[in-house]
Amino acid sequence: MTMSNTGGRRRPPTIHDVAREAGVSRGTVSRVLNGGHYVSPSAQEAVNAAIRKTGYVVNRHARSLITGRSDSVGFLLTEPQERFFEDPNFNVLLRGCTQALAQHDIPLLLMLAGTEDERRRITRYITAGHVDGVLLVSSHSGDPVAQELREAGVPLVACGKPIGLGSKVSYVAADDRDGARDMVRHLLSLGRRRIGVVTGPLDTPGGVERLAGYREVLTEAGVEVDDRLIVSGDYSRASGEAGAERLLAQAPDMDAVFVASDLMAQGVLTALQRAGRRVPQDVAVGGFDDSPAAVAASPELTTIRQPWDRISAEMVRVLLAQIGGEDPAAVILPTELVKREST
Amino acid sequence: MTMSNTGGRRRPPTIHDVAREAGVSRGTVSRVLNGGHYVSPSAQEAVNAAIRKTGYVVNRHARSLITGRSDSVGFLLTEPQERFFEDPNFNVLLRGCTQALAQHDIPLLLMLAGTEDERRRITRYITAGHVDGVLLVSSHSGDPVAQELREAGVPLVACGKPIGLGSKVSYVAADDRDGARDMVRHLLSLGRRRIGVVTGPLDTPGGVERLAGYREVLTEAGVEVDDRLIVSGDYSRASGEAGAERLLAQAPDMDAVFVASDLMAQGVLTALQRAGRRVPQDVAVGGFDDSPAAVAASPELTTIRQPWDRISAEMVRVLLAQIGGEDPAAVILPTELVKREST
DNA sequence: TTCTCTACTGTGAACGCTCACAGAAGCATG
DNA sequence: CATGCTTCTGTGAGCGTTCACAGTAGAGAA
Repeated sequence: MTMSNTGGRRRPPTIHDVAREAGVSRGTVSRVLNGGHYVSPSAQEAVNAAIRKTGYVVNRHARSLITGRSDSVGFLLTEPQERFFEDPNFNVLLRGCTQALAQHDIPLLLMLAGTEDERRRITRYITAGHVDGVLLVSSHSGDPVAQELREAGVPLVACGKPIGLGSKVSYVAADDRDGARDMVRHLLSLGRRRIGVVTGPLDTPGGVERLAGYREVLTEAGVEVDDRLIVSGDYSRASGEAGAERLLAQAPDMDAVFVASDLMAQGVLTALQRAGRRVPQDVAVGGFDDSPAAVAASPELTTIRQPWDRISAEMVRVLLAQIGGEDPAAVILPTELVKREST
Repeated sequence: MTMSNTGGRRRPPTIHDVAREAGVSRGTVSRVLNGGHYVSPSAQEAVNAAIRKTGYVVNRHARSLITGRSDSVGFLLTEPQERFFEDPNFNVLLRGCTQALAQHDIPLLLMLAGTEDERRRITRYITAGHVDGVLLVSSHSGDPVAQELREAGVPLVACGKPIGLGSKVSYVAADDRDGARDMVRHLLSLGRRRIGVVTGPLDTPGGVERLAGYREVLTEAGVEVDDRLIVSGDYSRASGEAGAERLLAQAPDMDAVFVASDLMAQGVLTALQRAGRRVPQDVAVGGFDDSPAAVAASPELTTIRQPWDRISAEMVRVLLAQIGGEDPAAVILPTELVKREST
């Protein structure tokens, strides 16, 4: 019972093979591999040729064993509901991070910690040093995992501002408040004065900040902030529909509504149309996210674009910097108003 | 300039620490870690206690270095267009695989190989043994990567049947043909006889098989297969819309249409409604996938559910079996007809 | 010449683990 | 009592790297 050659896989060349081929020592090959300082041009070239010839690829396990680094990072999703997976933004984020890391030749480990059990297992895995850092994605923000990892000294970057974690943890976020301000200002500029809002969950930064932006702009413009015009949802389509119905009941004179996500805005459109209100003539509707849902809706949604591609790139940049020894940092990125048919 | 304790991260306990704590040797601890054979109950217990006490987690790099396995698998997406990322099924697949692997304590490495460059880099990475196997997801199927990896002896499981790779490569797929048969039979049972079809791309197994199922059932039922009732699309919404228009022009008496994806079916609905046909009264519409698009459509789509959760679970099962030395295998999973409003 | 400095190269010792092997202990068998 | 077998345990070697250190050679300065 030999397992010599299962499937034709043979032992890959080692640094030793390269050294022999190039006529130098292991040390010199290693130096070439790690930046090429203190290596003569001739040796440099001989080693590179030998690497090409042998098809050598460094054994990361051996390297990691001695360096203590793993040269990989985790993408951690701590979400009881797997809602994030249905969120199109999640895809962009995941893809963006993978690509940004690939440029540094760093693999991304996808980690899902839905249950308490998984959370424990993954925390152990991470704190044991199997990844150099963690990109954290969680919507609800009193996340114990973030706290634990931070205390264990694991480099960490969150997507969106984590509430109640102090300033010790890095994060990258879109400027929710400013985006909301843009949208509400836009609605005001259209002459609307009875502007409703369907917020996100108020235990998330997005929920809180977008509502704050709404309030600020109305106050600045001298428009009354009417509690009957404020309801909150949970980012789901159904909650948008329910929210709009409540708004219509509480404030029938509403002439615009700012909805804190495109998905909820779709629900709002449905409710408005059922109530016989025309969009945008009777009620203007503004969404948030610029997700595919925004163009799938009819009429197409005016919305706030979150710079997801830049968010992922920045998350990776900040994380790598932190792994490199820099201090935690917060990055806030600007949003953009995208005008379509619904306003 | 010491780097003793950056961020509070200290050197994790080794197998040696556990051995000392338990009063046994490294070897015994190792045996406990790897199944516990040839270990006395008392030693077993002492070691487990020591592991709990020290918080020991095995250093996978050290283990991998000697075993030659990496105890991780890659999830490889070879897609020039990043279309898959927009596909809701992709999420389910990715999540399912991650979770199924997590049960075996195996991390998933997400790999994107969009460009030729990335493809080369990743092939090198994989063939160097940095993952034990690969879950391959690519829609168009003459994929050179699959061929290369297979030749290098890397365990591999594809999602969907790869065309033209011989029987050497494992795959897991839904029974496209049978699903199509179910749908067409369903349409026949409603009394429809002029049943159109919008196929997927005919260089994909899904495209080919679903059309074959359509043909078979009509032939078996003694209903004429009319070429004017057959058009093909590319799974996009727009192509569904265009397809329906062609069908209406070529066969105005069409009373049903089987569409090879829900997204295309959405387009079909749009075109039908524009043409003044009522769904399902004038024309019944059947989709495929049971994606979120199916319930988002109005009327909600009757469709064929692909068992994505089982597909991912089976992919992982087959891959692990193959890593364990078993031969490649093909798994075909049954689909399910989901009746909604559109038929 | 001799010393020092710089640029480069080779070598042994880890890193933390598994594996093969040697041995010990217990028990039944010859 | 020796022998074999089974169950269990400890030990040394080695996986493929990097790192620290000890050289070597050549150039410039004393």
